[in-house]
Amino acid sequence: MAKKVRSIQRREESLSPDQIVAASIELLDCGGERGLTFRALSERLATGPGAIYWHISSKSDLLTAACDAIVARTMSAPVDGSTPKATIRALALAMFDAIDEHPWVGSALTRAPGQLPTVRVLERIGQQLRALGVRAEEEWATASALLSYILGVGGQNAANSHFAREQGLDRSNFLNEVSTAWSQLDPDEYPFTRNVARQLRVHDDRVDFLAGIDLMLRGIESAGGSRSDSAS
Amino acid sequence: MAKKVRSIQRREESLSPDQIVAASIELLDCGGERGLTFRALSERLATGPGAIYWHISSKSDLLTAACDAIVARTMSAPVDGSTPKATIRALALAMFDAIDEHPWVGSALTRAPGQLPTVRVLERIGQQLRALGVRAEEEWATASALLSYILGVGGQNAANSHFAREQGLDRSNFLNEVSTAWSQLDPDEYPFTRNVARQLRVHDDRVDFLAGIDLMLRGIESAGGSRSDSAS
DNA sequence: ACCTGAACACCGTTCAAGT
DNA sequence: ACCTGAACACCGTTCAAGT
Repeated sequence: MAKKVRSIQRREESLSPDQIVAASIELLDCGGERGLTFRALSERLATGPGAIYWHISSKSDLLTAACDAIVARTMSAPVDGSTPKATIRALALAMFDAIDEHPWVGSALTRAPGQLPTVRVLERIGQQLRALGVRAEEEWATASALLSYILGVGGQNAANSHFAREQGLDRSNFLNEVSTAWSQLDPDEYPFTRNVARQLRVHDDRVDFLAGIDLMLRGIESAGGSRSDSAS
Repeated sequence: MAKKVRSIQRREESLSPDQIVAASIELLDCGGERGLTFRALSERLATGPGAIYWHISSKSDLLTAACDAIVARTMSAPVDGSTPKATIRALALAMFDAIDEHPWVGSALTRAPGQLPTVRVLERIGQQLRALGVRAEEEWATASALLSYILGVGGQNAANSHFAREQGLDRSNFLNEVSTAWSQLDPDEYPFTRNVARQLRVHDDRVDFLAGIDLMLRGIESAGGSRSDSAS
């Protein structure tokens, strides 16, 4: 109160990292990775490009921060936790959906290995692996395999959206084009891919993603390390 | 023969796509993704930047072509094929090693979804899944899961190298830094990651990669679709 | 048919100068 | 402490003009 007068119009609304990240997410959501530009960003924040550098140190840091905002939100949301397996499935699906909604997160995740965003995912999955009874020596390899799969699918999803956007198609049109290209491959060299092209056309990304997770969960179970399949 | 005289010094060494791809690979190998530049490339090929556009249509096409050259070489090399499982392991390891040697391939693969390079991998893996007796309806989802895992690990590897290069460390030094960062995380929020930080320091990427492949192979087996585990 | 190289329309980043 | 905005050192891509 006593200080009200002393702070002479000191603009209370000085730029904050949170504002910058929020504006970046908007730009990324509507323009993809190419949409995030220091000039577009500074225009949206009504400043100059240099101002942003007072708060963040590089574009790649900014991208990681934006990615982390999404991942943090996603990994802290409540999730079906009736069993460790169900929890892992739900966590994986939550990441899948987040990347589906913000495709740029898929590539940003891959580009910040070992950083906060991936650690959030690793941690939550790892805790469930413990609850599943995975042996201590295998914890890292197992968690890391699940994480790599999630990042791999996420990266593919991001790339699909990016490709589709660049050619002005929507995603399912793009997958249709891939499917027809595959069905025209040489039958002697690419029998499997040709055959599977049909399945690609009618498939559901989300279902296939989950099938992969289930595959890995079955593999974990049959490794013989599981002692309890329900935690709490 | 009769035409020898008519072609008056027509420079036989006109630029070929193969030359361009070969030069691109050299640049990528020694400078990473940032090392591939139309100016650097045209200097190395002793022409102007515009000349390259006569043969290729964009930088992203060029990157995919370079990536495909590596993948084609890798997937056509002979491989231990005593059983379908052994073949899948060997194929996966071959990709792992190729990406280890050319880290930029890891990110290039992800950025060209459904294109030739990934199709080569998909095809060879898919053929082995048939030999394993995977049911037709599950062929696509299974092959796609394995592919995503391989791409995921590859992308992480590429990112690790990229990160390490940017900070002037070698890769194992970089992993050490990640490990110490992890061991300093908050014990209440990140118990799993903290604990696993030790394992990260002494781990072997290749071994962990293979553990993930084996996990998925076990999952495929226990799915009940396998009828024969040796093909020829 | 193939190449040249200047020019265009951008980038991320820096930094003196301001308040 | 925080912001401004011009300037720097690059990019990928195009295109008239050459051979």
